[in-house]
Amino acid sequence: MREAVVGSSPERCAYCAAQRVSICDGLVGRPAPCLSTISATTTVPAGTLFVEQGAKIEHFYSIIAGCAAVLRHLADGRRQISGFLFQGDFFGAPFDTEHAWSAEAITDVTLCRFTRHDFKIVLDATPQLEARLYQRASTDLAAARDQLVLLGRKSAREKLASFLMLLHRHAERGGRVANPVHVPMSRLDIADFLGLTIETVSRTLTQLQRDRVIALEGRAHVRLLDHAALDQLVDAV
Amino acid sequence: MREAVVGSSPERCAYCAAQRVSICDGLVGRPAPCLSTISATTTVPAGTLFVEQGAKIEHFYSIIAGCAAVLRHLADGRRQISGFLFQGDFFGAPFDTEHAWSAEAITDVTLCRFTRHDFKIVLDATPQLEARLYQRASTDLAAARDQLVLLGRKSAREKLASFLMLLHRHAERGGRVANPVHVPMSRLDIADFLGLTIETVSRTLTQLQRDRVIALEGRAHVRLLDHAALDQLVDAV
DNA sequence: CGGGACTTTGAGCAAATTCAACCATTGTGG
DNA sequence: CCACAATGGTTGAATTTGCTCAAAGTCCCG
Repeated sequence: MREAVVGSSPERCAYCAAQRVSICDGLVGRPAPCLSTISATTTVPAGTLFVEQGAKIEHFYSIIAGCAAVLRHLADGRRQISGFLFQGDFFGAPFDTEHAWSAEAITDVTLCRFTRHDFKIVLDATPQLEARLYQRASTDLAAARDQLVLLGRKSAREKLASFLMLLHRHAERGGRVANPVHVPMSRLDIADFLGLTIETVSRTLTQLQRDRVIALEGRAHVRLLDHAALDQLVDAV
Repeated sequence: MREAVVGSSPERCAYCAAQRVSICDGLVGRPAPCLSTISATTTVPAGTLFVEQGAKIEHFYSIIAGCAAVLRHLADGRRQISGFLFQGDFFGAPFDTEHAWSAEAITDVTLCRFTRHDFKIVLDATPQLEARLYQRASTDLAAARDQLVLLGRKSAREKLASFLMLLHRHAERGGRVANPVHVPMSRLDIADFLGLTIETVSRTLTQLQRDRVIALEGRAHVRLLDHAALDQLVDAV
């Protein structure tokens, strides 16, 4: 695992691109102990498994830029991705001693890294931080449960539509270009997120294109054409 | 929806069978505002849908006795159960305004009910309560994500084994009889939890019995015979 | 421009679903 | 107390969806 720790300096936070959407929003520049004094910025190249399931928890992470997958490997090679991490997302379970999930960089990822020890100290001294983490856990829980419906009850076509709309809404909320929706992850990652195989992902996307619901524009971009059809496939309630 | 509100009185908490395993553990009998002064005990008969998805959140619940399912209905009748509630479990999303999930009593269920308004007041005055809720959200999140692996990547046989072991471990932790494991929910509920149909659930249980892995003892009890085989089917990491 | 990884497409197959019938248990009314 | 309806569970046959295996195509990136 190659990592480039850029360094740890409080001033850095002031210029952090992810600050406004991270757990640290509004908590930078407070009297010590403070998140900004214990963080280190790190960049990992695409493909890096920067946290391995089962490993003792040494660090918690906040994503500054890029995209990562939260995933689990079964003994026989099957994989399940529970979600993707984007700018501002937090990775790590403050109450656990071991990582239950791996994290793998899909694109190059810039991370803000806190040691378990230091983070706990700041956490104990900063009630707002705990509240922030609770809120995030609630959001993550809602997302995970929505995904249960998708995995348990939706067809391949519905799964793909839901996935594309998820990325679409995420881009919209982040103020990025949302219509030719950017899909940074591979077909394998999509398959392991949706509980399908790469072949089914590929076939289903082709079908949706043939039906004029979407248009594939290269590997990593999908134009959403028929929003009504997509909405109907997403359904979900 | 028939409900019998037994009444609200602080003394009641002292004798609550679920206190030690609930969010209120150690928080009873404090100066007001206190959970014990705002709660009302309610009993709903088996089959009752006591919270409906999409409804404005009026109450939060803590389970005192019985078993309930947390579920979502899709427009065309498909159902997904995200989990089951037992003694001590909390139901409700403090940050939301609408229930994203329904709750249905599987057995008769005794509930401790808090109004949204009162609960918030106690929550603001009781930092330990928020910490407790955060911890629960974390546990629930871990459980939901484990369930993602089950739904996304496991076979029917593995799903049933995992489900039985889940009930088994739960009974063990609760100090109840864990080997002929008690299964209070119907085949339909099991199916909607595991992302299968009732027929597949039934067939798979029969198969496991034929293979001497389990023995069905009436509808609601399953004896676990071959723990090694079960553990291997659960696998999960 | 060529190599390698990723993606798409095709054919056959398997797991789980659907549809249908049957069985078991329970509760009710004659 | 028994007949019988109702509910829930099991079993079977046919079908479907998505998977496996195999081959061909495409897109990067050096």
